[in-house]
Amino acid sequence: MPKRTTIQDVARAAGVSVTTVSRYLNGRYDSMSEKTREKIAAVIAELGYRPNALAKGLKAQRTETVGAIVVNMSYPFCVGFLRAFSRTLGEAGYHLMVAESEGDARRERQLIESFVANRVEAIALQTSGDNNDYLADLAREMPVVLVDRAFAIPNAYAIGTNNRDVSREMAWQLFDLGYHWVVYLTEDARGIPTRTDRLEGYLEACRVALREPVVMRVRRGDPASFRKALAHVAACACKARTAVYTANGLVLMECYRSLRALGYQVPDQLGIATFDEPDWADLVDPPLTCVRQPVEQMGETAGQIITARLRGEEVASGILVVPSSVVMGGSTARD
Amino acid sequence: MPKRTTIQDVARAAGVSVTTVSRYLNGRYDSMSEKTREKIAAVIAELGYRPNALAKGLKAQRTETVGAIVVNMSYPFCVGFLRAFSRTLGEAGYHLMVAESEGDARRERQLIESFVANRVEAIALQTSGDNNDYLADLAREMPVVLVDRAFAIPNAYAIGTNNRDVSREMAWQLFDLGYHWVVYLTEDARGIPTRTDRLEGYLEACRVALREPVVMRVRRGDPASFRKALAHVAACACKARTAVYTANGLVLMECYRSLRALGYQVPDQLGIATFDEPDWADLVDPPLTCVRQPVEQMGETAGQIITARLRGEEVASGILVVPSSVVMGGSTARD
DNA sequence: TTGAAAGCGCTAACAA
DNA sequence: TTGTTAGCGCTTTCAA
Repeated sequence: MPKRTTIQDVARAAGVSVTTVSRYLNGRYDSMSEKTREKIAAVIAELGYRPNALAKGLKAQRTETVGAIVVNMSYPFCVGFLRAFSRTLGEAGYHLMVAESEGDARRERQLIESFVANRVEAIALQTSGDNNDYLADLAREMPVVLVDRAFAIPNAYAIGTNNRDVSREMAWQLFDLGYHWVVYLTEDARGIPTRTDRLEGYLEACRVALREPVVMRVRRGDPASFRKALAHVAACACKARTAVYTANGLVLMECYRSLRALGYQVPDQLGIATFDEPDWADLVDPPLTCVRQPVEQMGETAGQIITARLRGEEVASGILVVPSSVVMGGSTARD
Repeated sequence: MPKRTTIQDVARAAGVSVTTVSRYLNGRYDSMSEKTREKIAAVIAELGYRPNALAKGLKAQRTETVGAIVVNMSYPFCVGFLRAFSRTLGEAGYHLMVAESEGDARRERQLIESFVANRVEAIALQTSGDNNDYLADLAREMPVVLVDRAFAIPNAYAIGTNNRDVSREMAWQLFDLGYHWVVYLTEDARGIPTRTDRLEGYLEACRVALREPVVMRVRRGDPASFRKALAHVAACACKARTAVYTANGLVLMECYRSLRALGYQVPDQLGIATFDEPDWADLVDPPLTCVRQPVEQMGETAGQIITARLRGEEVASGILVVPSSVVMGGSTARD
């Protein structure tokens, strides 16, 4: 690699001091002769000079970079969030560093540390919940936004949806449509608030509707667990009108493959509903009944909180709930 | 923000020099007393010291960061690429900065410049094709990988698929299955090699099969353009067995919505095929015939080229073609 | 209107 | 085994 052009080189070539070049770079033209300005502009263009943001950041203690950690960039939730977040930050002149934790707390911790080392000015993350102490420390030094995880960390912000309420609402509506059994398919929920909340919402609805809850635990990537769950669904469907309700779009996707092969009449023999709204929700036949999360709004809000804070504004910390809504599709219907 | 702990603070508290602390930080324990090491470790833990990667990067001329610019993070191609790319780089200890160009050449240029200012050590991008001169300059200074765009830029790498060949193959197979008309739906292809290649492949197949090409231009987000295209499809379908072949998964998605409403018998009255393999390809009924791109492999290869180069290895530049394959689904069938 | 010089936090000769 | 010191490229204070 050839040595890069520096501000020194520019100053020398333009016959001025580095101070003057620095002033030029930062747009402080007010006290600078027209001639000097033009000369510097010409030299910069000629030399193809690119300022070193590292040096600038080191000196100015500002990197104009924000870090985001998501579980997995391919999850629709994460993509939607990241896009809105990235756009909002970009408009305010910030760059985004993205990393994936895969839900692993140790990896998450490493990623946060590496972001801190790179002096990101703020962090947004889908945390596992096992780094809350560390995040509490961090939140005193920089804006920390918890996404999709409603942990109460002092000085931090949390943005999530009303998982429990909307999940209760969905289950309730399914019962109301005349489904006697609503079989809830979820991954292991322990320690993951979004999952426990959705599950609890379902259980609450069962309690209120005086129905027996049927919860099947599945593991993504483990077809056997789905087969077992669907066998249970089949048993229910024999006895009475039954609906499957999956805890998120990824569980639904794996479920849906097997489900179709079984040849149920949807929505009459079997209703299908899910948390999350996959982008193929209205492409399958019948279109899916689902819970639509305001993902873009979450990303935008996270970005707004951060840019406001970095502008020096006070923003009250706490947990922000952006409500989801139930979207009724043809995959469920009244008896 | 309170002033951050520096290596100086650590050195002072541990009663050693900054050099020793620096050695400790970089794992050069070989010539360091057990006692010193422990002392430093203790002080670092106590002070919650986090090294400043900016200062390190400034001095060492290495940031261990790589930049990626994609058109849109929500496109399946981009997500798939980014994940594999990010994973490969992460394993080699590099961070990733991600940005979206939305296909705009000016914005792309700005993003590249900002990456350069931040001293990323390499760049991978889906370029618009309008910054090739600039990229050629850049490629002399750092590894530059063109993704999904086969421009021949000296010293740069390009990773793409055999768009034209596999598109010809797809169209050919459709004719072979007994579809008399194969209507090709594409967005405006001008200046975008992937699109022109796919279109040309289709046209070649028509030539060889002695069929009249039917190309309909659509614009995503413009339902009217799709209605018009599908009206043409309907006209063809009246006369003879017809298939729709869309130039990418996003075009298919918009197309599919309207298509279903029209109530064709798929695959008999109408065949459906597409470039790209949406994640819902096997969830709809019948499952889609499509062109599967080796997206993960592209991301991995891009990552490998970059890490190899940054390790100091020579990697011959040029255009790398990772072949796609036609996946036959139930949405097309023999007469 | 311009410049000299100190220093941001770190690394790596070189010296001891 | 450890320390002194000269920068990396930039901003900014103070002086001219």
